[in-house]
Amino acid sequence: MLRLSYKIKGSPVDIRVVEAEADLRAFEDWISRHQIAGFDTETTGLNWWDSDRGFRIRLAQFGNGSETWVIPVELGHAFEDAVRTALRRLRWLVAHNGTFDLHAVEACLHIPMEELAPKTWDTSLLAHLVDPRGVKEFGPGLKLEELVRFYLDQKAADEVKGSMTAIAKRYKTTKDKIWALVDLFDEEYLLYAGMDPAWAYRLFQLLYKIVPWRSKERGLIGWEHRLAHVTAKMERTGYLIDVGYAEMRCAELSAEQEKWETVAKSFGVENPNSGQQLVEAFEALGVKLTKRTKPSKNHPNGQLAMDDDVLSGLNHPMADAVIKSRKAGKWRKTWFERALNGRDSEDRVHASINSLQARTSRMSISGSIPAQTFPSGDGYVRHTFLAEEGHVTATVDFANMELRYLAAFSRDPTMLRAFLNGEDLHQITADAAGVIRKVGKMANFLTVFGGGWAALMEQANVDEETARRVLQAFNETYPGVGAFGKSLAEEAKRTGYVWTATGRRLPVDPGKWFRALNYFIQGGSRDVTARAILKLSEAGFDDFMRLPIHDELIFSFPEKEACEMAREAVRIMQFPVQGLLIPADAEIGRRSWGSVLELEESKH
DNA sequence: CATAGTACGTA
DNA sequence: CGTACGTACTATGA
Repeated sequence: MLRLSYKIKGSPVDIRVVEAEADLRAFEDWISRHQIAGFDTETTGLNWWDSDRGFRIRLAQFGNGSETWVIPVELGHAFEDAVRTALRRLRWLVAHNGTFDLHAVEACLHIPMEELAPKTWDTSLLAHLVDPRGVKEFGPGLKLEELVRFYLDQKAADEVKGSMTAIAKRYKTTKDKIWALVDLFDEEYLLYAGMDPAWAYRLFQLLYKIVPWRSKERGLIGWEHRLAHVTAKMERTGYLIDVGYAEMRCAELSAEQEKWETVAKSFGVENPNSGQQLVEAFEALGVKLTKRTKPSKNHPNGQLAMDDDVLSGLNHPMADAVIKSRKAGKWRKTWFERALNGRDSEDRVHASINSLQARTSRMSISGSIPAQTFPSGDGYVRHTFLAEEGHVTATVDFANMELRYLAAFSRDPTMLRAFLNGEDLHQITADAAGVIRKVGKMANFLTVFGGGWAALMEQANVDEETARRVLQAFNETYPGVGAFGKSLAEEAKRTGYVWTATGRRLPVDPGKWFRALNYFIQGGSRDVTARAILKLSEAGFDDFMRLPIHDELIFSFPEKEACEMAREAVRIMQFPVQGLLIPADAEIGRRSWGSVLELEESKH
């Protein structure tokens, strides 16, 4: 048995590394004497869905704040068995982003997630309930290393951050390749691995105590853990892709990109993605560029903007070619190649669903299916994603969720009445200001976002006077909204926080009090969707849910029962807040997700 | 290799 | 007083 040691702010952590089968007895003994342990795995990569193509667990680590164990799973059955036994025997597990480890354990050690998830505490969820801000927002952050730095030991965090990079350098490889290559008993690697359960355990002890009392009382800790488990099941199921379709689009976009790059080159632009080159090229042509980007630290006056808006305004063949080539390249890589490259041996792709991510608590989806950013106008991208054989795609989305949520909590009589009577809210706003519906709609959303006349002017392309008039009309039409926003802003100013209706505490940046209303709405609306996901799971919809997209859920339903199941999903999802129903609507397409967007009656 | 900055897709 | 994300890319400094 190899022993290493480390100190967290002076208090020692003993790391025991099992080297041979004979060492396992002592590990088993330690496990039998403990009810709860920090847990982590080191794997060959992040692609847990590829256990049939080389993905494996290399180390599994257990421990508490002062003593940890590193088990070299890679050495064979005896070690795997010991880890399995430990996982089953412990009453509680504590892990940071435990979803990943549970996927890995399920794929490689064959313990179903369903067995371990109910007894796993995830420190990333607790950290978010304490403070959802990332480091860039001057918060503690949510990554393990960031939390260690903020709550436990700054020096240790720097070492943790640097260690895998340093090891990679020593092996003359890159950070993403080192995980599979590093020697199993490399001491630096073992130290890095051995400390993980200790960090998680200590963070758990610390964070649990400081989750706001109100959040605890409302049951948010358990709620978030159950939700994370359901979204983990969606990740596991994955999404079947139409490989032929995606490959066809890739080829088409490649050709498109090449064609327009040639045109750009004929005007002397080597790289259409280089703003510098474009500015030079246009200035050489005598084009006057005026639009500048936002001032920033290194560019106090901003830089010359080269976005599609500027380029299309130039009405020049080179600008046109740049727009088209940039777009073709980005779309191919972001939507189609990502899906193709991320697919498993059964042509399924597995998104990374972070069930509690944004500072308002909204979920995020990243990885092979960045679904929350799929172009929504038509099925161009979404045709890549297929319901199961014999199934069809159904989507159920909440109608006007955020505005209804605002109406319900602000109690503004006009806005409430509009929703209760099924009147057209955007038209009401438009009529009050004497503008077209589109501008009325913009004003409504702008309010949800906390915007003012300047933003409306920019977005709606109207003059200042009109923009001011529209917002004034909004305020006069819905006085309750203004009063509600003001009271939230004042509370934020006084306390630094806005509390959502579900008992979540969201920090508001000093001086940005106007954001409080948006945080209340966005955070509260997210919880309406979260509630729907949990209720659907309880009703047996786990295998049919594919992805959550803020106010919409995507399903794969057996074709024959699709209508009935969609109706049931709608019934489960729609939910009254403060007495006002947030209705949900279902759309049923054919096999591809894209087909839903091409239904004749589709709202999309 | 990491960070800042630009741009663009969504709710 | 325009919210919240993820991804691709360039430029720059180490």
